[in-house]
Amino acid sequence: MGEHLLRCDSCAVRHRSVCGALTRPEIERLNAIAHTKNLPPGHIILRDNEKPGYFANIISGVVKLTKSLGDGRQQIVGLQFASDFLGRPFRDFSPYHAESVTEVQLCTFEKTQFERLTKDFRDLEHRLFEHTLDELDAAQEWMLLLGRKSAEEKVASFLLMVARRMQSVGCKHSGGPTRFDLPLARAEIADFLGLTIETVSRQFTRLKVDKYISLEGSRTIIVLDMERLRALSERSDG
Amino acid sequence: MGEHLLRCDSCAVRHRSVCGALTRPEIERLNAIAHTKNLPPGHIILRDNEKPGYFANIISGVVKLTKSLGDGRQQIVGLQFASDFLGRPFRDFSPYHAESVTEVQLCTFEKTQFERLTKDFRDLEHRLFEHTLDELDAAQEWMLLLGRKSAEEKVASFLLMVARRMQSVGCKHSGGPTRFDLPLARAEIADFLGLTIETVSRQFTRLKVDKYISLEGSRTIIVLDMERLRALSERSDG
DNA sequence: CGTTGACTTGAACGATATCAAACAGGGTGG
DNA sequence: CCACCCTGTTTGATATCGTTCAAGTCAACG
Repeated sequence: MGEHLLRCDSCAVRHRSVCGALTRPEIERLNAIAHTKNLPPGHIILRDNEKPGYFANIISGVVKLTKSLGDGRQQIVGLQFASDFLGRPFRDFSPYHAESVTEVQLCTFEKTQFERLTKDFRDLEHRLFEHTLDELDAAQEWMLLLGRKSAEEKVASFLLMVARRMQSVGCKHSGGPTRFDLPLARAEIADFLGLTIETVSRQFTRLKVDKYISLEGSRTIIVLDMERLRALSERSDG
Repeated sequence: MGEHLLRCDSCAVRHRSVCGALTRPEIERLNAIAHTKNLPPGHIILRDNEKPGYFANIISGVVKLTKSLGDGRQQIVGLQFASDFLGRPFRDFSPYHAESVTEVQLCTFEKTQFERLTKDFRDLEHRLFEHTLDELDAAQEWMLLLGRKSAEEKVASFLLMVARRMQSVGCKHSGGPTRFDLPLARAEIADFLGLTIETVSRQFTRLKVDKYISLEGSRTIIVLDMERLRALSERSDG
């Protein structure tokens, strides 16, 4: 049984995603209900307070989760990268709005079919649980940032976080300068850090002037000294 | 089997806590490893980044979860009330500092014994999962507050949250004024809202002057119009 | 009573927001 | 190819909200 090759076998995030827990026969059943989907930037994946139609693994790209107040103020409450799981299992309504910020490739699972599988495969549910714990850790870390860090520390923390998550696999940033592209526009960074666009922009030029980073265009960041940036991200002096 | 009465049978939070999922034989095994513990206010339950010795259900009282920066700035990342579960399952190190803020009664379970039970009782793990999802919802809701709300909205939101969670069972606050005691001191409220003590204090007197609330001493709150306070908690105008 | 700790109030300051304008890059149509 | 616009970004001037620092109040307690 199951000698033939599955799409999953060549999946870039196979072992890092929630699928990593599954045995061969299990992955075959999951494979049977999976559909890949390609989305352009700005595509709405889930609407706040609506019933989601499907769950998904992110194969590539970046998705933002946002919440808003009645008057339009917005806050990004989560950023999801390749191998992250999208959607709240065991919840009927989405607690946030989810939207692609780059081109995104998803591996989707119809909601009720997927939920049946989580019942059958205990490891799958456990893996979802682990993922949720990671999300909770990230959220609480961000609460500390939002509540207690200065604008400069916020931006520094943001750059470190993105640097860490964008390289994910090829993480060889010991010592020398590290280059990467920001997936978010200034307005989105502001919504993530609880700041305004202008403040974010000013902090970038400040970091540039103080030789923490250098910029190519407005999206490409070169971190000149990761360790110095890390120090800045937690203390006003540094 | 299991005809005799267990401590769990008279437990005030029996059905609301993670134990609610368990069958009679299961609850007996859990009962066998449970120990109740009474703590005074200010008792440290878990230290950030240390191995926890036990998990616990909160039977009564309030526990705060905090994270801090190197220089002493602090942020409360979670408030736990009766029936909440304390401790991160499947994690070796505590991601936060946990401390009682009132007198607290806990029902504790030794870590490895409890983890064995979660393996045996699938519903128990599922229930823990559900609890974690609730915590995540709360955390993301709070991110919106920390990043985007004004001091006034923050304090109003805080009062609503406490009012909701303190009454828990007897929630009959339709219409008339609602009275309750704050479990937190001003300094702790400040750490929860990402503000300073002084700002919190000023907002309380503002709410008092504007007839949203009335105070008895500094800890007892009377919300004069719940609906008006709710409107205030989400919009600057109101 | 005097002391202590938690809370409130006041005045001045500063970080970030707000409002406004200039700038840069990329695409389009002439 | 250039003029134009569109959108995102940067920069500048000013305003505001919340912080900081400093007193002052109040209740509990020895």
